[in-house]
Amino acid sequence: MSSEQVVQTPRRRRNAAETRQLLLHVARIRFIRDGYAATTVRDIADDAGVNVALINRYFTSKEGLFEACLGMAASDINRNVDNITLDQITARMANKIATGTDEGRLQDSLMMLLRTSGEERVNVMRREILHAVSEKLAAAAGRPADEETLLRAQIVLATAIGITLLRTSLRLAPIAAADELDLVGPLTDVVNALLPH
Amino acid sequence: MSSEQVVQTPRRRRNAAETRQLLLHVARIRFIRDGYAATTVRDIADDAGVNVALINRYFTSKEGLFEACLGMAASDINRNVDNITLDQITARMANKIATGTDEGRLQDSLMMLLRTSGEERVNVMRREILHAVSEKLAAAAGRPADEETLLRAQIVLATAIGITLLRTSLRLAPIAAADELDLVGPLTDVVNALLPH
DNA sequence: CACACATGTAAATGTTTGTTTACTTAGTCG
DNA sequence: CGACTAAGTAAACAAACATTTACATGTGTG
Repeated sequence: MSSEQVVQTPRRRRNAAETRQLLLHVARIRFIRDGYAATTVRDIADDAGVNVALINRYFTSKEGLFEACLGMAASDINRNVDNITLDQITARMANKIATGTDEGRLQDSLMMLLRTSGEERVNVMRREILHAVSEKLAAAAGRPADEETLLRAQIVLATAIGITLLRTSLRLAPIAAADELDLVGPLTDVVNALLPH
Repeated sequence: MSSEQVVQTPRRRRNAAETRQLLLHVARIRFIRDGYAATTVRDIADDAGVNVALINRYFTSKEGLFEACLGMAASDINRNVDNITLDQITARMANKIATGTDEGRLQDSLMMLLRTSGEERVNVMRREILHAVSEKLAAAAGRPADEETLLRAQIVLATAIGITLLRTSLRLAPIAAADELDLVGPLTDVVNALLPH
């Protein structure tokens, strides 16, 4: 507290935590866009502007970095479906699918969940995350959490994933260009049809 | 009885067309399951039990083999949505998603469409195929092919893709274990909600 | 200030990759 | 039969890969 510090990104030239976060950030983008196998550690290091060896220093391996990115996606998704109500599902889906607020975009986290490194541990993680999400969607329906309700909740989830995929990865027109207003109508129809009050 | 009968593979010892088809078959499985980058040409050659060089002989390159697989998927999908009627969509979706008749499984062709080699030409192909499919679904709705109808048809397509993804790639319970009968109800609700008569 | 350690880098490691080359073998036909 | 060609193989190729090693340097602390 003796000397004044810049509060926002003091841009210290050497900062482990900051570099770690930077690697996470750029790796996430690559993994989402290109997948695990098609992304090289040199791609990531170059994007971050740091040396390749730092990936192994901070994340042990490429695989470790990938799992860290998956963890980020998991918390992001959980934050968005936690304590959600049935009425909020449609609006939040349309909003989060359509609008990207730069950081922590829910659609990106959904796409991250579709990526795999091939490691079975990663596949188990992905299944657990998605299962938790579908249970929360089923709970929002306010009905007994039987298999039928869970199945219908997972079809809602499948729709969200499918739309996000057609939009971000395939860029299929016209759904890729649809905005929040265009989506909220059809999505309301789907959710009401699958999880009626 | 010392007569040994090797009825197993009546495959002629040397047959270019047959070997080409075999490579296509095993490559398709690998590309769908592991993706383009994670699949090596040696994996494919070993699965087929032939030499690696034959891939380049028959398909010019790994990329060429991938595009051939994509072409297979395209015809398979087109065959299944051609001249489809609104009433058939739900039944066919439930049937094709749930039951796998070994060869030419529509769900596998859908998953193939989600794979990319990174080549832009491939991405253009994928977009064209999916756009044709959504136009045929919109036509089945029997309504003027306006943007709104096309958008809703693409959401139907997105649902099919999402369900297939959760089932085959992620193996998420319980949707992964749902049979035709379990799916036809919810799917009817979705299609009726999106493309009403 | 000077030392020590955390932070970062350059270069080399041994595999694995897709592709090409040179060669062998099976099938066909005069 | 005997050779000619199509079909298939083994080995070699350079490039790209993830990871490790040895070294350099910035930064906080005594």
